[in-house]
This record gives sequence, structure tokens and C-alpha cells, in this order.
Amino acid sequence: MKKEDTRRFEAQSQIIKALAHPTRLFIAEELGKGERCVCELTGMIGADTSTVSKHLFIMKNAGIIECEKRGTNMYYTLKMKCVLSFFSCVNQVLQKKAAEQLQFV
Amino acid sequence: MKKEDTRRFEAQSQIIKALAHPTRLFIAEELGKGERCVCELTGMIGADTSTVSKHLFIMKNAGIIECEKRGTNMYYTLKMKCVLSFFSCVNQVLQKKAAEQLQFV
DNA sequence: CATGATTTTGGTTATATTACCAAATAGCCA
DNA sequence: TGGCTATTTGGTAATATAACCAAAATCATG
Repeated sequence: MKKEDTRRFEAQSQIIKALAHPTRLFIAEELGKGERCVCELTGMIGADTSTVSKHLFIMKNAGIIECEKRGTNMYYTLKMKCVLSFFSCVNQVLQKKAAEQLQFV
Repeated sequence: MKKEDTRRFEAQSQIIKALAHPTRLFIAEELGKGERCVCELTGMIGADTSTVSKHLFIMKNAGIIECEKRGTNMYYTLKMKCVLSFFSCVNQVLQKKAAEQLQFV
């Protein structure tokens, strides 16, 4: 593999990693519905605020979401809506796995 | 977040994690072109055979690829072609990031 | 300015991931 | 069978992730 390809795959994997966590998938799906502040997300997720804040940082850093401060609140929005298209494929994989499991019953 | 949602997001993230590594992205892209045996992939990747084998296991376990043994070789194929659609979105994110970087020069 | 609310940052610990080496396994063929 | 090739599995060490708590930073408001 060429060095330039390695860099490309590293950059790509950084973005995919930014989605590869249950909490971050939830955030992506939730922000797909509209903007949310950290406290709203924290309430829904049920983790420490600092934990949620760090998840948001990872996603923002990857370029998936963006934020805007209004008052004391930080509002996050989904910048790259296309990541929502991941879900349909992922669910296809899950369905296929489930169907295959059934064959062995 | 409900318990059942948590399980769903965990299952989804397991699949996305199976793609969230440079080597595994390479494998996905390569298998998108056709079946490959472990030794072919190992040659292209330039890592230990056991390392590549473990990457393949993770992807197979996630339901993304499947394999078939012929002789002493194990041939892997991309089972869920839809994962290739991830790339287009990921590249959009990368392009947008690159474009934004340029603004600050 | 002091207070309270929201968010981020720093620090620590626990867990997960990854790479490599060595050894085991499986299949082919002389 | 014995040896050769391809692949997987087990073990270990290094690194990366992730959770929580505490503390700092930011902003509105009395």
C-alpha cells in the first residue's frame, strides 16, 4: 500500500471512528432531527456532561457536526447529513445477521 | 435512552467499528473489486499475516464479509456491498474539511 | 461584582484495540 | 507419512478510548 493511500485510509477511518460508538450514533441520529444543546443531549443519554461534551468534540473534530453558542448554551447541529445514510446499510447488515441466526434454530 | 435503543446503538456501532480502521477500510475497498485470499491482502497491506487475519475476523464477525476455503487458501468476499457507499459520504466530509482549511491560509 | 447555569478541560483509572511473535491447525502433495 | 504452504489462535506488550470527578472557563443576570 502506498504512503499516500495509507494517509487517505487513516483520514477516512478517523471520520468513521467518530461514529463508531453507541453514544455518538445516538447523537448523530438525534441531531439529524434538529439542533440540540449539550444539556438536552446529556439528559437523553444519561451520562456525565463532560463525557457527552467529549463525544461532541470528537464528532466536531471529524467534521461531522458543528456548533454555535447562544447565551450559555452550545447548540450542536449535524453538518454532514449524509452520515445518516450509514444507518440504512448498517441496518441491512443487522437484518441479514438476524435472518441467518434464525436458520440455526 | 431506552434499554432497547441502547442495544440497537451497540449493535450498530459494532458494525461501524468493524470498518473504523485504515487496514479494514482498505480491505473493504479491495474486496469491493473481487474476492481475495489472505495472502494477497497481506502482501498488499504489508503487515503480519496474523494481524490481517484478525482484521478479517472482525469484519466477518460483523457480517460485512464472508469467506470460503479452497485448498489451503481462504478467499474473502464483500458480503454487504452497501458499505462501499460509506466512502462517498466520508470523502465528502474530507473534502469539506480540506476546503475549510484553505480559508484560513 | 457575585452568583448560578452551562460547557469544556485536565487528570486518573479501567477497558479495548492493535501489533507482533510463536505455536497450532488444516489441506495438499511427494 | 512427512514436509510445505496458508491461515488461525494464543499470548503479550504498547497504545488508544472512554468514563467519571474536579476544576476552570464562559456568559447571563441580579
